[in-house]
Amino acid sequence: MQYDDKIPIYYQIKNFIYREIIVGNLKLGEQLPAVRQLAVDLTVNVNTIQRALSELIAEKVIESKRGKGNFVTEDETKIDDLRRRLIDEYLSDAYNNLHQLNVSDQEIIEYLNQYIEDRRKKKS
Amino acid sequence: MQYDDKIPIYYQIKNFIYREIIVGNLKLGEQLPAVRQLAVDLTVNVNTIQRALSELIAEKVIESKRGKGNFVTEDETKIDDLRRRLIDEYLSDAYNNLHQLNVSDQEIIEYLNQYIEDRRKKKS
DNA sequence: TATATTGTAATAGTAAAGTATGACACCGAG
DNA sequence: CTCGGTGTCATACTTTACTATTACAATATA
Repeated sequence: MQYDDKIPIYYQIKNFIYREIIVGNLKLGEQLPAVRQLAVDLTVNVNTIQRALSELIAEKVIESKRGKGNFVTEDETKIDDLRRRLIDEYLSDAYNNLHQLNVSDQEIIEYLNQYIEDRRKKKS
Repeated sequence: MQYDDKIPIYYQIKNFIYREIIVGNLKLGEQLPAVRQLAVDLTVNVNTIQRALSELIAEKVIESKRGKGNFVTEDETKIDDLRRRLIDEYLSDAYNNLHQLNVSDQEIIEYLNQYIEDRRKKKS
């Protein structure tokens, strides 16, 4: 995993775990890799993993069981809501950024369609 | 101006100045407010302004004239390219983020249309 | 020429993020 | 009960961003 040096690593890891859950690489109730293992996998310090996890635990997306491990919540609704929230966040970020450049609603849609089409052509 | 505490302030200011130019609040060749004034306006330290400006100067978006002031480049093409680059960046960020949540191309377009429509209704 | 205004630079201090390391607490299996 | 794996916590150190402050350099103008 490569990190954006403009955003705190712990925050990027938090979002990475969100994705893993939403995409299903981590199932509901499933145990996460041990923190020391995650630290190795994600090439950061255990404390940085802990920093990300502590926020996820506070949000009850992850449940921590001392001596056993960290587990994804069983609450499906919570994850569905999370997915919705992230999608909305990404959309509004893009919308706001583009609008601040004086790109109209109409143009935003056009540009996006064009972007996706260009991407298809390049077959990336 | 309010800052996102997840992103360096100097970087947000740099992007703010990009926008001011692209939107036309700062015309080609126009003189920027003095660095000390910018610091007051943007409620940060002069050094932070300088940090943002030094990058813009390195990119030749801003030209610095010691003793006179900082000026927007006269190079219209440069600004057009910049606008294009930012738009593309915002689109690809959104696209990548959404794709990573397993949202398909089709759904991305649908969600965006829905987002914009919802926004219109709320009349915000 | 003197003064105000502009950009530039250096120093020092604070805070947050990240690393390295070691210690402690809990749990389950042998 | 002991041991290995788990999460948790604390301390110390480094780096980056930011602030505060001071000083210096170039320009325009009165």
